[in-house]
Amino acid sequence: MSLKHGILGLLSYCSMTGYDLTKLFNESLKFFWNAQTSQIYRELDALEKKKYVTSEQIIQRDKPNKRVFTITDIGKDELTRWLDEHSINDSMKIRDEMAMRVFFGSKGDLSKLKDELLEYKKAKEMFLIHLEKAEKELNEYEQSSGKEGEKIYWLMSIKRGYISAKGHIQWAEECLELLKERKGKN
Amino acid sequence: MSLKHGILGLLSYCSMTGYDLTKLFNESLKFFWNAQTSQIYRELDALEKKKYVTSEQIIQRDKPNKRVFTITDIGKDELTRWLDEHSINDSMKIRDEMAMRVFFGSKGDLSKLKDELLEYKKAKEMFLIHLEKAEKELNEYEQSSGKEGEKIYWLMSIKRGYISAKGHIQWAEECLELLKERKGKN
DNA sequence: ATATTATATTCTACTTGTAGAATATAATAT
DNA sequence: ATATTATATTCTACAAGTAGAATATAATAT
Repeated sequence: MSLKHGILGLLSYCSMTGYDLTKLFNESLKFFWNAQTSQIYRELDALEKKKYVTSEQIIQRDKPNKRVFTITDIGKDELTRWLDEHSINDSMKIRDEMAMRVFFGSKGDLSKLKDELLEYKKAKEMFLIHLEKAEKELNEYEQSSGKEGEKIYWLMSIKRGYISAKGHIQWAEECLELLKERKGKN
Repeated sequence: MSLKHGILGLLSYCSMTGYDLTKLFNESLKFFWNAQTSQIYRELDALEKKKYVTSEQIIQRDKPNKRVFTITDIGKDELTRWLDEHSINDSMKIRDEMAMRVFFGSKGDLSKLKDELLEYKKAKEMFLIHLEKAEKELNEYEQSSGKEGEKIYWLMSIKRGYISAKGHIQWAEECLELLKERKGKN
């Protein structure tokens, strides 16, 4: 649904190879979007077919050759269109596997569920730490590059990450509290 | 990833038709999972091929005929296996379109973004109201049916819905506050 | 020499989700 | 009579995600 626009968005900052795009993706969008390397390259091919990007092969002597992708005007229009003509319904679509898992908690093993909740909480705490690091790097990057205009938006998405993760941590704690008394199965 | 297990879970409560399953889905799992009717029927066919469910045709005179689906022992095993042998990585996979949209906010129209955030906030408030209704119905249902053992788990997923939605509302408010001074484009 | 790391892209096979139209039957409401 | 609603399922076509293996080149480290 949105990986396409994520890629267009990153390319709107500057032209780059699939390899660099993947790295940048993993330092930024990865916080709220999942994608395999292969998916990114495949999407780049699809975007090129649609004339949203162009690519240019660069011959290198010291490293393998590479293809540099550049967003076109049509691609920029598509990015803007996606931002401006969006339906709120799409943003409301949720797929929350963890919620489904606890919903059917009675069908599984109680102690395993407790373990999972604890692990989940720890994973979210790790996520928070990564996010804090990203926020610091963002501040440094923002000062050295000409991207001051982006900062407020990047901060908004980081803020969203914080609120979600903290909420999930709180939720896991409350669940563990609820399950504290329970022992054995179901 | 999980619709399959959502269907197995619902069928583990009792056998039913695709039609009733869809209705039940829309009153329960819909709060944290999205699925088209056609997807549910397709998944039911797939589950039958895998012997996770069986189906029996019921001839009706007053209504169209129907197929009643029943979970098998293999299906119950699969549900339990999914619950007990799960990787935390899968639960950490996020796809948060709204976060991506604000991330690239500079590429769109500022006033449209503000409108969207307001609309988003309202939609989440509506979601909260639906969730409260579902919680009340759950309490009534729980007393009339023999499903007291499920209640704690259902509450845990409802609680998760509350925390997420409230977090998102707070986030939207903070974003609107941040954008308050800004006028015009970018 | 050998192994590892970084760079850079491609490939295959499969699963899942999106979106909504189409098809039917029969009861109920106007 | 006619329209609407509830019941019940099927179909098509496409888009996107999952998962990881495979292929290459060249620098650097041991």
